[in-house]
Amino acid sequence: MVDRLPLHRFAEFLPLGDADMRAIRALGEPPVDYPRHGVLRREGEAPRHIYLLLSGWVGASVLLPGGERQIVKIHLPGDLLGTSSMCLARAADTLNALTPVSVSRIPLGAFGALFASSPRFAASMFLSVQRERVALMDRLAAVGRTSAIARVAALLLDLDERLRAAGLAGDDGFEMPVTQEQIGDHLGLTAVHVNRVFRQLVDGALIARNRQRIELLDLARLRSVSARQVRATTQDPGWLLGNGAA
Amino acid sequence: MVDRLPLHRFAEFLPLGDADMRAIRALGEPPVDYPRHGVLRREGEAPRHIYLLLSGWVGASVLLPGGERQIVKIHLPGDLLGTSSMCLARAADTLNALTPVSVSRIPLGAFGALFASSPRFAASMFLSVQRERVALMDRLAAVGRTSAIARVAALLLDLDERLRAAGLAGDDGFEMPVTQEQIGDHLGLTAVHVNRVFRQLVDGALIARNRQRIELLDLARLRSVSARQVRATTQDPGWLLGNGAA
DNA sequence: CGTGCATTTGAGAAGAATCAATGCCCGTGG
DNA sequence: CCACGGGCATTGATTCTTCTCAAATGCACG
Repeated sequence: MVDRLPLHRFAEFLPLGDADMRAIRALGEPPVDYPRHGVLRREGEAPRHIYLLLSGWVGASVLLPGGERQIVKIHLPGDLLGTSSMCLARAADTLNALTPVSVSRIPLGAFGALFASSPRFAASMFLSVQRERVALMDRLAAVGRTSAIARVAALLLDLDERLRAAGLAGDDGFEMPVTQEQIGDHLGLTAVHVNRVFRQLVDGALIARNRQRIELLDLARLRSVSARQVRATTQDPGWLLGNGAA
Repeated sequence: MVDRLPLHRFAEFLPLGDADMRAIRALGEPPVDYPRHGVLRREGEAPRHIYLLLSGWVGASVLLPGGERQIVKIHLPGDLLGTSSMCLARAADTLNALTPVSVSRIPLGAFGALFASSPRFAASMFLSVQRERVALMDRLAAVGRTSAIARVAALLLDLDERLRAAGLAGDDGFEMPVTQEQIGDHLGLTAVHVNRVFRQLVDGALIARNRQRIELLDLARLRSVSARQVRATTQDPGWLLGNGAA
């Protein structure tokens, strides 16, 4: 296994011991690379693995019968991909490389073995999935109830925050290696309209744009147009280990 | 504790042994009733419990800064409520009684104790949450990428299916104790437009409506306008217990 | 038999989609 | 070195779905 795996997401809720961390390192297969537009897994396939994203961006998308696409999550390095389909006979989402990516496959059996043997790992994963669910709830609220400009602003803030957490964003903005069509598929808009909204944001001096590089110029105003909630994660999840005030 | 608790959701993925089922029965506090419009828990509060819905319907909603509301889930009897906020310092969603309801509160500590001591229960809950996440993905796709009529059709089909699974729907339709405004908040539409869409569905003989009673007249056509995916859950989640082909 | 919530209907406005061109960047091959 | 082509981005003109505002109706409940 490679060293320097981005494992920050595994311990975001609970610190894990050395044994658990070693087990996590041993979970994944050797890294595999995919080019941009490569497909890690197609929806409809029987899910046999999940994936740890080592580098690059991956979009998880659902296809509708009419051919429309909804990108349900933009994954950044460190994310675990494909976990939602663990409960299904056939995967719900397609995993698309938005950039060249490197991933480590994790067989479901390996994941399950660790889940069954380490309550701490199980609790950690359980909370992570709940966190993903909250993110999805917030996105549903944004798509269902906010304007195009609010959705774009929320996306930019979300990416900025997540890239920072993963140590991938500088102070001078970040690369956003995603086409406007993909942004549209993520936000429930057309590519044309995404373009117009970006123009609005630039004209209003909320952001600056240079090719795919985005700089957030006015965080306060962006936050206010985005209607985005800030969610603080629990500080004391000990109760999930049986320690809590039961 | 009351007998005849609706516990079907606990074992939807994995059969649980007698000991686990007994422990689950012991999880909840004595039932509490709320009137229609009652609030089980408000967003922003520190989450200290989850809730098992014994009877009635509950809406879980997120409030946006502008006052708009998104109902992220319509809960039916047997559902576990408020679990997504387990990972947060302050609850993300408000739990609103859509009808008079009866719920049993479950302290997080009790849940955590069982989660930590029974890998089978933990695995079961983990898969249930993933299933909720998939449902949310599908709804995001519907709200982001389908027309108003498709969303309403999808909602009706979803409710019909879930009520059937809980043994609460007859062949002559079902009661839908929800205002058109609430339906709008669930689907990202206005109440006015929900009304117009219902008219369309009735005029097209897709459904019949009598006060709040809904009858699905033409399932095939409803399915085709709804653009809704059918999701089969995994038949063999044994790998999550460490049994799988690791 | 009011009173209040919910539904229904109409008219007009608005936000976003659609359709259609054009332009730009960049890699490729002559 | 430059012409060519493909994928994206950009912009304009127009259409359409859905929202907004407003008013009337209907139904349940005290």
